[in-house]
Amino acid sequence: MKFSPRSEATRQFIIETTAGIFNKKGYAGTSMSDLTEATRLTKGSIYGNFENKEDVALAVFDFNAALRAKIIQAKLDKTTGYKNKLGAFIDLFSPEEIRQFPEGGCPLLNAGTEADDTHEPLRMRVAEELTKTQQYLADIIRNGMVAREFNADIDAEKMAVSILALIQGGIFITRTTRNGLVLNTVLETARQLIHEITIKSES
Amino acid sequence: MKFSPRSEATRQFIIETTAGIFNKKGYAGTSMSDLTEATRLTKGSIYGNFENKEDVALAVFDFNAALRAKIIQAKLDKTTGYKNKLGAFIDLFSPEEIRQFPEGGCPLLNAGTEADDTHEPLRMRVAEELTKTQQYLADIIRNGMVAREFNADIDAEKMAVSILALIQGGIFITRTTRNGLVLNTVLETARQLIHEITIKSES
DNA sequence: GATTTTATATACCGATCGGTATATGATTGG
DNA sequence: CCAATCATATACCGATCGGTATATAAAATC
Repeated sequence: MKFSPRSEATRQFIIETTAGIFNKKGYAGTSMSDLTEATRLTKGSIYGNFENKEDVALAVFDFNAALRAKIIQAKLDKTTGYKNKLGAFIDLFSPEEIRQFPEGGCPLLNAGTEADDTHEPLRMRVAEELTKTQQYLADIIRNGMVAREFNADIDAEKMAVSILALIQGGIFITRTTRNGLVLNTVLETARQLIHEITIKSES
Repeated sequence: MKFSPRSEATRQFIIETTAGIFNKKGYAGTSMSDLTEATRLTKGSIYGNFENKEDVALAVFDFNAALRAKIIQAKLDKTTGYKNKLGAFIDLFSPEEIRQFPEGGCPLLNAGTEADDTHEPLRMRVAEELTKTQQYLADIIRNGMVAREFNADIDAEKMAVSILALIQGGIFITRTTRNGLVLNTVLETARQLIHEITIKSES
């Protein structure tokens, strides 16, 4: 007996209005009554549009991850030059711009740390998003090497994963210490890392 | 009416045998029956030694955090030279050495990401541990500057928090992607960061 | 060895958990 | 306007949640 949601619109409504809850309280920490309360719907309605709690959580993660990806994509698409693209990526996590992202902090960090020992399907989705971001950054770096913006002898993968780790670690420390300066500092280090691999323009 | 544990030994036993559970499943994801099952004790016994579930969780975090701090302290104490100390710190998170740490990954990362929006007392304890580690690294760097191992014009705090962020981010990505290479790569970047601020020895 | 003290086990509490069967109301097609 | 369809609300399920009062056993004291 295959499940099919009653109303795609309601399903979407539930996802959007509970996205922040799951991201803040986590999968185990979020109850069905949290969802009925936030949506002002009843359990009957929610279970008419989702198989179970896990189904909601996975859909919500996909929503949060897609939102995050869209924000990144949108900004980098309108930025020209590969060094500029990396810089624009880093700036996205500055105090001013980070507000665009889903409330509760990076959904990858939140879902990943909870799921890594408790929920394999969710863990795999987070892993995919992390790998995609890493590849995305590595491609920019490789393109920058071809365009003679970056030194040809650097390891694009290493650079990409280091920038990603710096930022994720910075978000984590900033959020749990409530010290916004940390993120600024870490982003500066990331910029410096990029600066070191750029070829000085012969003007 | 103040609470006092029946048996300090049993209390310690409960903490030690449930330390891995809380670190893996989180506070919300761990139930009292998880604890009775793991310890083979009954609820009566556990509630005779702890006020409530929160009390157990906080004690367990303190235990995990102290264990982590002890491992770091022990290794760095027997390492001479400030550049060597930073190198030794980084090596602690290599695949071979990271096994010493509590199972389930870094307790600071796990507890911090869960608590930052859900549990203020726990969040504050994690924040303290993070800040202490940061200060600890910054002190090493400052001492290294005095000892002419590191350039005098660098920002010790910035360096310290960047190394910490790199490692925490690396642990996160490694654990959720299950890709051990990531951590190696990130540690290499951290070593490179340190190398860049060291004064070339005039031999 | 009896008694008191200390610590663990048993049995149970109301509340909430995730989930479901069914009733009710809204919408649409004839 | 009626009937069928679609979607939400109501009412309820057994299981488990965190927590407690009390009985039982073990250890220490006299």
